[in-house]
Amino acid sequence: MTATSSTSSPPTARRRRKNDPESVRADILAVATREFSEKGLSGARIDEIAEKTRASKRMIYYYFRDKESLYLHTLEAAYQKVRLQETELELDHLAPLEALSRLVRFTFCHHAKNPDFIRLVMIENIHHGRFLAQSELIQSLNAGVIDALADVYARGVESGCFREGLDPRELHWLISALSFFNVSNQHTFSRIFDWKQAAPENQQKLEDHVTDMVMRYVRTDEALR
Amino acid sequence: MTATSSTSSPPTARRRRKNDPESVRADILAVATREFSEKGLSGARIDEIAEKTRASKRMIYYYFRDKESLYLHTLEAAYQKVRLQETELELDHLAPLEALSRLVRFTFCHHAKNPDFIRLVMIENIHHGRFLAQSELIQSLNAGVIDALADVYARGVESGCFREGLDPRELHWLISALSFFNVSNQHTFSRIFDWKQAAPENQQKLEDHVTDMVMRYVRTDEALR
DNA sequence: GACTGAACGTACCATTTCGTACATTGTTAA
DNA sequence: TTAACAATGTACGAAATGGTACGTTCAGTC
Repeated sequence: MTATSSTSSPPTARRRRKNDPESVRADILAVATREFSEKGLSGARIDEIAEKTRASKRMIYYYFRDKESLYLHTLEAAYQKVRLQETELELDHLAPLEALSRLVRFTFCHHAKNPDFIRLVMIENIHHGRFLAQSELIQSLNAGVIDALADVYARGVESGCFREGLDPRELHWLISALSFFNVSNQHTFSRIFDWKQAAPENQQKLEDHVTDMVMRYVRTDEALR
Repeated sequence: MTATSSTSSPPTARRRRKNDPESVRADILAVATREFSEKGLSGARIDEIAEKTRASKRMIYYYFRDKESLYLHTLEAAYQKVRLQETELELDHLAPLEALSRLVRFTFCHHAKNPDFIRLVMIENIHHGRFLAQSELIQSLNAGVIDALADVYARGVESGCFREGLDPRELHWLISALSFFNVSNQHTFSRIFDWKQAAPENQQKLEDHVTDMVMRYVRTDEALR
């Protein structure tokens, strides 16, 4: 999350000391992430977070002022972590069809591997995005996502394999929807339709469906081969 | 929600009476639906539900035992209401292409018009579908949805306008994903990408995208006209 | 070595919140 | 009419919960 890793690792630069505030802060944030993503803002308990932390309740208020502020920091940290992972993806050297297909698969898998993040976003939506609205940080983080997709799409249109007239933002919406739902509604969907959605073979099926669906939507008929 | 309508309407059959338990029950359920869908299971307050009801807190416990049981009844009532609305849709007399397109548009609009239901499902997923699992009622309600889609799909395959090999359940998953996300993530998506997703013209765009996307995915190339 | 501010522990307080005890009124069947 | 039971109002209890007062220890500075 921050500079020093999770446990009481040796302080980066200066001489060692017993107090390790950065590590304490990071530890609180890690525990808070688990608790909030599991139980929501109102469901999570400060006392329980305190218990699961190496620190005490006093420290939570010392570093994060109050419960809502802690929640906001949790949300910001989650977005930061996720957007950081997304920069790993390098699409520039790939042909448009390959690049888009890869982008979709990456998004799908990425969401699947980060249920905590998805749940925090769900919870934030339950709160009408009220906390996200307070964060300039998160707003600024997300421009890049659309840019990468816009670039791939523009290249595809130019080379004739993607059809014209699509808005990258709306395209991103479609990809997000399919990838997000896979995590967000896994429990109800599995239970209602008696279908082990989380099973690897079904996850693979869904990933293929989603990718295929997006590709069919974007590419021209000529590109159908 | 139940037989008698919301306010103190005349009791259906027998002679009139001052006590109107069915109406009280329905009123509590209606208020609870608003409160739970707005604030979640842990966020909703029994005292607040009681205040907003014509009845008192005592009545809530009289009819619904405890908070979790009230929540479960709320969830069940929501599913019942929604599945009831869905039966309005009559697809049998339509050609497969028309029927599927109509089904998708209906699902999209239906979700958009029932945000309370969507939010309850989100909340239930936050709880890992733990309450839904307790309800035999909800399980039984949902078979029909897949059946209707399976029928349309089978007719489409037979008439050559739909390609073979798709699973109706997975198809339903894709349609649900796109329709659900439109409501569930409206707040965060709008805020992050500075896009008024709820605006009528954008809702229309998304409905068209979603419908078009599903149709392109299902139909054969020959059906492209 | 004394001083200062940051980092931290313990105990506690005020409210909130779920749930219930108890008393009362309405309704129906005999 | 009245016994019996369903429906409802009022007041309260006990635990949980967010937040704080107050005191102590650590680490760098003069």
